[in-house]
Order: sequence, then structure tokens, then C-alpha cells
Amino acid sequence: MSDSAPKRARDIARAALIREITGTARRHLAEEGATGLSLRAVSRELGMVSSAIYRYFPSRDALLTQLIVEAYDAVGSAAEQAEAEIDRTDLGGRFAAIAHGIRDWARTNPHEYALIYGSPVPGYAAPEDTIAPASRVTLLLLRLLADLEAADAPLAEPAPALSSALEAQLAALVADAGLTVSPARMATGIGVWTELYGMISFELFGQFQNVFDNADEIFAARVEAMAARMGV
Amino acid sequence: MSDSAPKRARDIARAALIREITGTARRHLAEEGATGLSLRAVSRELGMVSSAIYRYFPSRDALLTQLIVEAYDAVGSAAEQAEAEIDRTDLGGRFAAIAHGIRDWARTNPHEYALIYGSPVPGYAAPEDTIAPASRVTLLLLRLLADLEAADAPLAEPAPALSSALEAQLAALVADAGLTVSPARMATGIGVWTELYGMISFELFGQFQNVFDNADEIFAARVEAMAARMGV
DNA sequence: CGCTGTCAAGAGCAGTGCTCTCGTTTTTGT
DNA sequence: ACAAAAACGAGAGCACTGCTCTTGACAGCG
Repeated sequence: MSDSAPKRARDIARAALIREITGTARRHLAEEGATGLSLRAVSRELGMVSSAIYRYFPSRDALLTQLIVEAYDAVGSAAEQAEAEIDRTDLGGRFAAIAHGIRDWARTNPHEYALIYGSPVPGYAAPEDTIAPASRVTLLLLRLLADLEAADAPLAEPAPALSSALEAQLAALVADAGLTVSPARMATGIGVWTELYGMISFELFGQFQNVFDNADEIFAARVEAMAARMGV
Repeated sequence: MSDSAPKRARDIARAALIREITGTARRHLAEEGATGLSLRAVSRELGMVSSAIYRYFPSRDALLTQLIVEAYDAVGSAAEQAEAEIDRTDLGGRFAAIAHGIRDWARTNPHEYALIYGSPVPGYAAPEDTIAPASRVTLLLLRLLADLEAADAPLAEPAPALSSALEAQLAALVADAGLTVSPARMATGIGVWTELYGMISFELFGQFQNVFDNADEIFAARVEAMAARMGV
């Protein structure tokens, strides 16, 4: 968090102002969405002239990137907190906590969810800064898969025939995290990961309109099915 | 398609101009994305002044809605054509054709895919016009589920405990299409539907960055797993 | 022929991201 | 302690956006 003690008075003022900018920007984002986020509106609310903001963020995209990082952090933190309340030996409970934790966060912060998991903004290529915080949730799922692996939980899917290249790629992912998960379970985990977010995106982006008037129950049912698939 | 024969000469000119507008708008959309679509740029390219476009589309959102409808139509048509080439008794092949057909279309038209399956645009609530064309793909999947049901294909998932309200809602969906699918298979189908689009969205929206450098194989493997889940 | 509705064009409003310049203030180096 | 350097807020300005309103020209119909 605190990378270095700010000494000069101007530095602490600068840090505070940056926090104020991102704060009101996040509020504007939550209220009107990413396309409605305007540097001029933010600066106006902060009582400064629009050009002054460029001393703190070189462009609108830079501000957006900061908000993306914070959103990844928020959803990661929400999922972690939800999972932390569950007994670590209750693997099914842990998965359900993660899944519902992500969904609850997404439903309370739909615009921030759309910002990170929706269509990417204009000509914007996700910079490196966003990759690390994005992996926070996936790491949680990865650890769950590793625990299932350690418990020898039986997969409910037939093992797919994967090329050695893909198996190596999957192995590298778990090795990076210092874990061990079989390629077959990783493939299943990828499927669960995508179904989980597919479900939430469909719900938030309106694809369930005229299908479900309330996605609570179908979501819960699918979470159970996903858990069973992974071996719970 | 042709709702009524245009009689007056002015009407055919008007229809042709509307086609020209949507055509160049679609090109701009494909090249720069939804946020980069500008009425002024379209009108400029068509050699008319910006205000003239408002005679044909009352607002930018109206143009966007038209493009959304056409995009739903395009992906629906792509999926239908892919499926039509498969022997109708080859249920697994039909599902694979649909899945890969959607993905192929999405990869060739990423911005149009993002327009319909990504985060919804600003304050924009999907109008009724977009609901019918959106159901084209889901109807294809629904029919496949009904054929699996008729063949008594065994589900690879345990039947979930669903409330009678949810079962009724699922039953209404299939009844609307004049088909019969058990609630359990419907629940599985919902899961497959969401995983399929979750997979494509993750690939197109950059969530697979630093995970797979090529999603071809994992997608194919997951499609097989999804088919098996539904009873293939 | 004349009336009515449609049309393109232009000007204009309010808003946007972003750049540049100009004094002022704060920090830094000597 | 004093001067040079860096950072800062303010303002004007550019090019762009969606959208509205008015004006004058044209086509189709009675």
C-alpha cells in the first residue's frame, strides 16, 4: 500500500488530490457508466479547471486504467472475504462463497463489473498494470482446484484429449502459482470459470431479459452443478 | 424482410439511403467499435450534412439499435447455416457446428459481437425490437435440447432441485417454442449456453490474455464437454 | 397551377478530450 | 540564503461530438 513515506508537503497534497480524483471518478462511473465518465465533469466537481487534471492523469484512458485496477481489486477482495468465512475443508462451500461473492459484488457495482468484464473500451489495449490485479480471483479458484486435487476429488467430466502443448500451458499456469492441478481438472476449471462469469454477464447485460425475472435460483443451481463438475 | 411494396419514387430513394447509412455505419462500427461510431462521420462519408441524417434516424441510439438488430440477425444466420450442413441425427455435430459457428462469426466481427453481447451502451435499455432477433440463436439451441430429449439422451449432470416457480418458467420457455424439454435438461442447457458465450467473451475481451495464446483447442475441448453434459 | 409535405443545408448550442501558454508557488541545488 | 528548476492552477483555444432549429428548394398530389 504505502510504497514510500512522502516527505515533501507537495507530495502528500498530490497523493490526496489523486485519491480525490479517482474517488469522484469512481462515483461518476458507478452512476453513469464508463462512457459517461468525463474529465471535465470530475474536475468541475472538484472545483478545479479541466486542464489541471492532466497534471495527475495524462489522459482519460489513464484514469480509466486506474479505475479498472481498483475494480479488479474490489471484486478480488470481495471474493476473498466471502471465501475466508468458510471452513477451508468445505470445498463446495468455498466455491459457492466465491461464486456468490463475485455475483453480489457485480450486482452492487454493475458499471464497474462492465468496465472490467464487459467489452473493452475504444482502442484501448489492457495495459500490464491490469493483469496482476485481475488474477486475484482466478488465483482463488486455482487454489480451490489444487485443494480438490489434493483431496483426490473425482472429476464429473471425462478427461479430454489435450495436446501436449496445451497441457504444458495449463501446467505452467498452476506452476506459476506454486500449485499442482491435473490438466483435466484445469480444463474443467476453465469451463467453470467461464460459465460463472458468463452467467453473471448474461444477467447484468440483459441477456436474461424475457428469460428469468430473477436469476437467483438458477444461479445457485448452476453453482452447485459447477461444483459437482470439479469434484465436490 | 420487405414489409410493403414502396410505391412513390421518393420512398425507394429513402429506403436506399437508409440502407446506405446503415451500411457505412456498420463499416465504421466494424473498424472502430461502437463508441467510435459518429453520425457526423457517417454523414460526411455519404456526402451529406450531419443534420440530414436525422431525417432517417431520430438519434444515434436509433442507428445503434438498427445495427444491434442486424448483428443479432447475422450471428443467428451464421449459426443456422453452420448447423444446416450437419446431418440432423448427429446431435453432437450439430451442437459443435452451432458453437464453432458462433465463435467464428464473433472472431470475424468482434465489434459487432461486443455490441450485442458486451456491456450495454450508456443509458441505453434494449428496446423490444432487439429481443426477437436475439432469440434466433437460443431457439437453435432449444431445438437441439428438444431433440436430445426426444432421443432420451441421458444427462451427465444430476438433476437439480428446482422450485416449482422456476420449473414453470423453464417450461414456459420451451412451450413458447412449441417444444418439450425437461426442466433438468433446461437447467443444463442454460449452463451450456452461458459457458459457450462466456468462453467467447473471455477470448474476445482479453480475459484469456496471459492464459492462452490460442483458444482454439480449449474451446473445442470445452464444446465436447458441454455436449456430453447435455446428453450427447 | 398551387398546396403540402419532404428534403438538404447551414448555423448554432452545449458538451467532450486534449494542448499550449502564462504567471505563481513550491522545491531543490549551490 | 538566494537563484534556478520543477510543479502547479488557470485560461484560452482546437477539433470533435450529438442534437435542434430555421431557411429555402424540390417533388408529388389534388
